[in-house]
Amino acid sequence: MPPGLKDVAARAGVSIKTVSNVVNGYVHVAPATRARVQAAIEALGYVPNMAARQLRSGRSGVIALAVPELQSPYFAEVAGLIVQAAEQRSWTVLIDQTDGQAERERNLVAGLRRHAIDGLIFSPLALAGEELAHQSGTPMVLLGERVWHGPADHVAIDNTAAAADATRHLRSLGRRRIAAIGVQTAPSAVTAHQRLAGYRSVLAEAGLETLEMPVASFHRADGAAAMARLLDEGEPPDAVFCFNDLLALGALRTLLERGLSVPGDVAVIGFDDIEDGRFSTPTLSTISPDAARIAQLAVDLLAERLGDGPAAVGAPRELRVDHRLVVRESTAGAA
Amino acid sequence: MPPGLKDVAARAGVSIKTVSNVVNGYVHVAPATRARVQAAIEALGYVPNMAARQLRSGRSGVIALAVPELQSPYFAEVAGLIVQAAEQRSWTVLIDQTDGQAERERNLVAGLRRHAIDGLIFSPLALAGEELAHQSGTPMVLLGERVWHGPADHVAIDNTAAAADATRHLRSLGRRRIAAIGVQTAPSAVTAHQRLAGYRSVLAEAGLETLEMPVASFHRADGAAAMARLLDEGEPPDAVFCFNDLLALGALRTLLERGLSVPGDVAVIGFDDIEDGRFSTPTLSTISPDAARIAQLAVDLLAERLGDGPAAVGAPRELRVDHRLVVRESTAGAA
DNA sequence: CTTAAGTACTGCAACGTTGTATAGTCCAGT
DNA sequence: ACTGGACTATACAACGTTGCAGTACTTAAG
Repeated sequence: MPPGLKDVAARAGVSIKTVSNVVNGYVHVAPATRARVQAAIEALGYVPNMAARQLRSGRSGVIALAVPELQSPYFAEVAGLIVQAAEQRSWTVLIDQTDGQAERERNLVAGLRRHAIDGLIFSPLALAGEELAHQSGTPMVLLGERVWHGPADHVAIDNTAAAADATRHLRSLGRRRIAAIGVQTAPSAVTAHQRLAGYRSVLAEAGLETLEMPVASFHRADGAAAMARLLDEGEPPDAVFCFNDLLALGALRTLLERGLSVPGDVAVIGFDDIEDGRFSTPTLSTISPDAARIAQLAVDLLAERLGDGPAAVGAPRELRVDHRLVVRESTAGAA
Repeated sequence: MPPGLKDVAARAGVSIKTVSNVVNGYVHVAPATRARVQAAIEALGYVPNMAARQLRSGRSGVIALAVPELQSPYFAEVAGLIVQAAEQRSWTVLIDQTDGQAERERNLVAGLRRHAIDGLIFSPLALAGEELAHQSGTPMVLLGERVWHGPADHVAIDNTAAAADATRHLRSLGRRRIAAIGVQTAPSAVTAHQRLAGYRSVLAEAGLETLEMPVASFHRADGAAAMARLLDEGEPPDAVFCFNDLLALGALRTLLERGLSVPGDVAVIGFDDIEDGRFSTPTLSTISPDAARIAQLAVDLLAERLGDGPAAVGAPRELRVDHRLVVRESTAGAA
């Protein structure tokens, strides 16, 4: 029903291939012919059929972005930025939600969509290490974790150093009983492990006890529940490092609900710098990863792999992105 | 490079079509043959080429969801729910961010992606009324607004009634100086107009003055700025109805920053019931649209249009989805 | 005047898949 | 033994596009 090259060709009185040439900007087309073809295209409202193009070229112009969940503001932000970065290359982004399910993540790495996408930007949650190595031929860029030196490109901040920065900041306020909310034992929870390592290193250095609260996932409710446990069991902390901002906002809620003052009684710092934390009361201190740069680098890396240049086949690259400590009200006061 | 039916056929010693039949679950294939083909498929890691399928069938199995921005929690939530609903029909969802730019929205409605997608679920921001009528042949379901009785299906809550509910709730607390934050004058800002109408109707009924604050967009910063203006100019309100939760959270921030008590001095209610509002301090009263149902209905409606049934060609349908008032701390106390 | 190079355009094949048409085999019911 | 039907499998064409090869004409160079 929609017009194809054939219809345009008939209307303009030229061959199909000439229309194709016009559409693709081939140089050797007489201006008069070009104009006639253009007119026919406009008149019929011709739009190239991507399926046919892809069938011929093997390229779809679509890349997939796989994230655990869009509801999480950090991933929503990264997704938005990646869509923008991909747009510059006129790529379309297909967003896959894994919900952190290992099965889904495995499918993606195994190339479930191999024919539909040219490349994959993947923020793994349930998979780690060697499981990410089962490559499918589709270029893949990993996001967020430093992975065992695997076969894939990889963009991340230095989680451990950033966590250490956050913890050190709490120390610098004179706090001595510093808790961590966000511990996870699953071997695939690389983010949690790395941030925990940073936290531990600073406390060890200062000769302080650690106070580690596990969570099932990284949502507000988990942070609120963990904080409640922390307050119910034994001596309360005077500072909390939450492994992401959602946990921190949950913890904040519990603290305020119980009439504690933040940062007066307890200082709170998060991780990710989501917008919520800039408008909460108190506003939330946090580690701010350079999300725009992460998105840009991920797309650039994929572009290199997809290009015809020499970089298309080089060894996997690991790119480090900067982070910075953002001090806001939740840690601004004295003890 | 990846194997096709041809390769599987060669390995299994059958015709291409037989492999196709096995893949598509055609009944009349001998068990032995089927097994042999299956084995070959496993061995080669065959995956159907979607481009070729689409080229044959005209169907891509992909629907597009166009929203203003993923960063907004409400849209992120709806997007997540639509992805889930689409999954039940094994559809893939392509998410388009319009950033509220009219040009992009026009392109979508005009069928920019016509060959890549089977249908479109569209939450318009810059376009309204007749501009949405330029249909492209791709089935479209509109989200969120009651649109001029256009040619497209449409799922929405009753914005005006919901806004009236919110305003009436503030009235029921005995508040008399009730402001509205979120007014927009652009003719395409249908949401803002409808919510304003609901607000006005209740105040008119009660014989109270309206106090209307315009905003550029519906983000936290806009809410914070509008609230600041409200407090700086003349007599402050004792209640505020914000046209979405982000505005409300911004307003909340400004109020608390200035030492006002919520709801003591000023009661605040929002709209959308995003998760943030359940963990803010105070927690945020709001209008909760049944987002899961919106998502489900939108996908179902699209499925009907795409199916072969009689509903595929009927007149456009307008579906109303329920909403409810959720009272939380930000309006819970007495004046 | 011939040759070579460049320009303008066309035809054919192929990408991987599936619908239609077809052909052979086997069995049950006449 | 003969017909009709169900079962199993195959060949061919077509979806819309583009790479490649090729034709015909024009111009510049030798």
